[in-house]
Amino acid sequence: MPETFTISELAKEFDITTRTIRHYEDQRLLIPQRDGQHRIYSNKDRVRLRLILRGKRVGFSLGEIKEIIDMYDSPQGEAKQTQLLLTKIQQRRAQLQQQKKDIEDILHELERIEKSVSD
Amino acid sequence: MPETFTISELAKEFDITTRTIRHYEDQRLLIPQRDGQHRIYSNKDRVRLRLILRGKRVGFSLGEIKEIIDMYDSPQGEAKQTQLLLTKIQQRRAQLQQQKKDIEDILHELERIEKSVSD
DNA sequence: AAGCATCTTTACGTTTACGTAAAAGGAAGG
DNA sequence: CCTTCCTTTTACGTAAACGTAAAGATGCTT
Repeated sequence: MPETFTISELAKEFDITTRTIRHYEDQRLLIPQRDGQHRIYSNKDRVRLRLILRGKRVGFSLGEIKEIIDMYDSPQGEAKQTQLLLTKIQQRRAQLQQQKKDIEDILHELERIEKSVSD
Repeated sequence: MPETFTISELAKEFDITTRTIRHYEDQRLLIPQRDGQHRIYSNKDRVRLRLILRGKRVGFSLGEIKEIIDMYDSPQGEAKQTQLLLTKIQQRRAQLQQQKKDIEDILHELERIEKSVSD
């Protein structure tokens, strides 16, 4: 596994366009190093990209994903910020649990339809 | 529980605008009866609306939601249509299970952050 | 040197899911 | 009758998430 990547390598690996990756950078979700003019992605950037795509699959907006991702790099010292972070985590958790329940409900519905059809 | 509803009653109940409900009708996700000029929603319509909003919460587009909802009212006779329907159900199921896994992964990540913060 | 591949920035275009304003039609109450 | 409220249709506006040229820089290769 190399430890740096070009934009097209990542694009191919995750099956997205380079335009998409640059767009995530425009939105400050990804901030790769530069080799002169060219972008150069670290393995950490690659992990972030994976997180972004995971967030997208569950229906989060890029703004929401940025909020979640930023939790990783949040200040580990100031008490007030910590409280705010914990609150946000709780909100996200509640939302995710609602989504999980929604998904389970839909899965049950699909099961019902499947059974009623194969009769 | 009344058995019919006005558009604003449903809007208030589900905390959405009437514009949103009419938009769902434009996209053929909802087709209420009419009392002359006015829309009149049955309890079945109300259930459909609930399904629509559930689909939205998990990140489906209105088009995708329509596909899923239409599975309910799918032809219960033609064999070929049935096969196609079963295939679609399988695809949706796979997608939903991936989403469920994504959500569980994010929940775990949030847990990790929470612990590392409260140390 | 010329061509090709890959990178860059800039910028207008497109789709989805509504928001928002305009104009008009009942129906109910004072 | 007039106002107010709720409804309707029509239609332009908008934010998000990219798509899609266009035009130029850089390096490799033949």
